Amino acid sequence: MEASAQFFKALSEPVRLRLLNILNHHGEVCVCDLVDALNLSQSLASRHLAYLRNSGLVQARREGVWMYYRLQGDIWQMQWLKDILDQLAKHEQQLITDLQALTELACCKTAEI
Amino acid sequence: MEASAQFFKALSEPVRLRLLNILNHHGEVCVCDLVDALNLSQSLASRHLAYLRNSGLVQARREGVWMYYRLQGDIWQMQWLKDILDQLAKHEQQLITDLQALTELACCKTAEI
DNA sequence: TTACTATATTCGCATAAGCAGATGTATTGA
DNA sequence: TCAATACATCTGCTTATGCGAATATAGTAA
Repeated sequence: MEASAQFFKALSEPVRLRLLNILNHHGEVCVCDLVDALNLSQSLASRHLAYLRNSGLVQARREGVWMYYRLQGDIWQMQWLKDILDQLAKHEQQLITDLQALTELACCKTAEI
Repeated sequence: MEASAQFFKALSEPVRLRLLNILNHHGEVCVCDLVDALNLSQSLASRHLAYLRNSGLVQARREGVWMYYRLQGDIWQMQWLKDILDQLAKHEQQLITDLQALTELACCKTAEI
């Protein structure tokens, strides 16, 4: 019960929804791209990513200097999560804008994997 | 964006998930039944119901002394909510127990509508 | 009016969570 | 070994949220 509640708590913050939305559409994304695309401070992004990690919704992988984040595929709520994010992306202009911003980055590492 | 986050925040608390689960299965339920079925203090139930009201997930109707709560059907996330609650009710023993407890009440008003 | 029941709200307090800014750590390359 | 880059974490502070207990309100009935 607590774990289910924690799952929704992880979704209860606009910045985290935006981060998850990006990861849902782009598989694996490095922190610097998330920071640039969403125009977040590095600290803010890192803290929310840590929260999502601790909540079990994302996993991180280091490659050299960069940390790549992706959705954690092993959780049983994953199908909801994807459905929810897909639906949200239709309703929330911010999420659409974020996705465009990511693809327009001159940066960075995400495209080079 | 804030509204979407608020929707999930409303789902991020075990007691609220339990209340919503009951309402999902029993249409309209009075507060006294919710208190009895979930074994909550009156104050705790009332406060969480107020939270759900303010978040737009439930609506209340007064009938004499009793207040009947039901899911608020007008929100666009309603189908998720029902799907989520249905799925949760398969995974969370607590939710199953709660539903049984409600049907076993000698009380109250819910059955008399 | 008074008393009773059902429900809502307030109070006082503890903990969680949010943020910006500063600092720490790991990796790479010179 | 030193500097630069990419992240992570800590600090200090503010606000939100959770709880039990107490109190307030609304409806009903005598």
